[in-house]
Amino acid sequence: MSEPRKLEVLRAIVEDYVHSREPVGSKALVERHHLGVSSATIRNDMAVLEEEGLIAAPHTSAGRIPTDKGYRLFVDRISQVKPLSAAERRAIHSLLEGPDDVDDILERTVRLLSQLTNQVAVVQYPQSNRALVRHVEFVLLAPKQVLVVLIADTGSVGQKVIDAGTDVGNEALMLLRSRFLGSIAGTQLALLPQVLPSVVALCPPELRGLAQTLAHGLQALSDTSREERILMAGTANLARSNVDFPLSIGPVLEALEEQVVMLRLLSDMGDDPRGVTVSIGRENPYDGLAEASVVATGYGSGAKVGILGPTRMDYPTTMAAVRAVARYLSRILGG
Amino acid sequence: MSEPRKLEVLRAIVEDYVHSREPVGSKALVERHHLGVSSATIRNDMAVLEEEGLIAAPHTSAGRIPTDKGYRLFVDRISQVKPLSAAERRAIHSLLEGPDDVDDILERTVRLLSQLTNQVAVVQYPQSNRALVRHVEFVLLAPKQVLVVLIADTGSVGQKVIDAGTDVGNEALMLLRSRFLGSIAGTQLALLPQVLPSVVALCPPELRGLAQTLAHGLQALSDTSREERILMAGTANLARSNVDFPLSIGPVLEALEEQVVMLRLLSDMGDDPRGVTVSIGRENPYDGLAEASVVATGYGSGAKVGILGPTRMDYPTTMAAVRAVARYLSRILGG
DNA sequence: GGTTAGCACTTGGGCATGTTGAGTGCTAAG
DNA sequence: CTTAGCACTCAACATGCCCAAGTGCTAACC
Repeated sequence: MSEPRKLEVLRAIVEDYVHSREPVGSKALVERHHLGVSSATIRNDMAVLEEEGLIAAPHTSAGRIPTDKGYRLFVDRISQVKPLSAAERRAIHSLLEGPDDVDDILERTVRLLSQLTNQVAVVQYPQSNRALVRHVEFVLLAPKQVLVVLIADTGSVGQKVIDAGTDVGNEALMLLRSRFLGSIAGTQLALLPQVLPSVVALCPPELRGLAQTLAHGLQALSDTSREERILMAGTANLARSNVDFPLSIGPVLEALEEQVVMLRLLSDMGDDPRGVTVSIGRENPYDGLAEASVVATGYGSGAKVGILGPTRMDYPTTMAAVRAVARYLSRILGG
Repeated sequence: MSEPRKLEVLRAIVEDYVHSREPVGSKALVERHHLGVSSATIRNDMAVLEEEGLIAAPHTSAGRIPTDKGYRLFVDRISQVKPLSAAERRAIHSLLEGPDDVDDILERTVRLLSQLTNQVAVVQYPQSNRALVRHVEFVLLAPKQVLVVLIADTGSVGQKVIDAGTDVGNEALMLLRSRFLGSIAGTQLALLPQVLPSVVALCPPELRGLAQTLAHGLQALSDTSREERILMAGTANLARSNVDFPLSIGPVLEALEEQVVMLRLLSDMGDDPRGVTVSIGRENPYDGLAEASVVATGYGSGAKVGILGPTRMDYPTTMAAVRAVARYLSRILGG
């Protein structure tokens, strides 16, 4: 049998199945797609495809459905990203308007993406590895409590309440503030651990304890600002798309709630510079997502955007949406 | 028939149904609860209860299940909050430890509450109506972009990037900062709209435009800091508790994702000062929650904590958990 | 009057059985 | 390599049956 036709059959099966949610049989195939051959021929091809583990039959006399491996081949070799519709393009464009606030933009992005794809959309906060310290603020909340604020030039703000252990004077705090500020303004957040100790060392001895505590706070802030957070939207789509198909939604919700899981998932996916990356079904490192696929890509300088949905999803369209959104995001945030 | 026994029967029905998830019949009732009467008598009582709309039969020859109204009566007149187990008490206590960071505490609270109740837990950020301005910071991000940071004495930090429209000098910004700071430090956030205009008016004419823009930003921040946000956890519990009971999970997820909906829901619930408030099934103002109940209460100075779950839930235990968590939360945050 | 036993009646769920139709695999011919 | 034809399989659906659980009612009982 011809190799190209085999792929064509796989493509047809995937497309039909994604569309109808039902196992697709040889006869229906030849009717819907004008392949120039008869159903018997298709049957033979399908037998081969099944042999190769690309499709499977739920039971003896049912149609075939694609396996994870089948989707994989479909995504890698067959599907070409569909162009977006004008309306979709317009929706994305309208993202460009409005305030430049990072939180705002990400929130709208993730909403848009979930509506565009009808899946759960996920976006990782921009990594601030290269972010520079813009400002430091210490605020006395209570005699022993100091609010430490760290502002990066990216506009991201980190805050943390720390317990000084002993009473803190406001003047001392102001003094330390200008010391710290003078020494670390303009420094990369990532370099703080190396810089901070010397700042502490240069402080007057009587303030060194406090300085040490504050330095710890700052460092923790730079850590958590790099420990990326995740924003998501569209979890209700999970319920919708599985209304008559029991993808067990519980484990997926669990995974989504564990930011750590999602972060690992996204960063494990590598960053194919040419386009979006897809992780299908059991390819996912997390068991709860065995029936789910993740479509993601990088934006800006290293963070990820993507969606999560059932393995049975419209990959070409979804991939196009993710890619387009990521591009616009990069543009807006000046990645 | 005796009024007390009627209530007793309702209580028994609710408890059994919550436990077994199955309609409960007269015979099973007399066996499980040692009411001193026969099943025939119970049948008579049940007929009355049904007449009053407190219970209903899914079909002619099935047991009865409580209606929303039945749950309502159960909650209002019958159930007494169960004491928490030692383990639960311990879990809540351990909340007391750890950093005093508001975000941290709320996050752990909401996780704990969702685990305690096996429901979706929701917590509203503390209302900062009475919060005072602690600090103001303007940071120049780009020639025309200013990051406005507003820090309240509660430790909550608001930030916002604003577009100045025209190039901004750093010196001017610093000047304005000290002006603003001097005028509004210690002011209630809620009073900012009244105070800010006079600050702007007192600025040198050439800076007035910028001052106006900054004032707008600050006011927006105080608004959004009062426009309460919501934190939640345990959405996966929705899927779990309905594994064999089709509460349509989709609309509920939608509601949860719309912070506005949840905020209205919580604030509409009023604040019974004696304890927790319960909103059952169709009592909820939002249609998607017609099969769900919300158990919530206030903490600190006016914000709400609570859970959301299927109407068929263990109200006494849940109410106890919510109440206990709210109390500890009040204590920690010094409400 | 409230309570109870007894009984006829309803009905969903389980089960065994039959039927249908979509779909496959194989074989033999083109 | 393709195709027509055919026997075979099996989920899904339907039908009929029975059973158990549960109800409502009536008449007797305390």
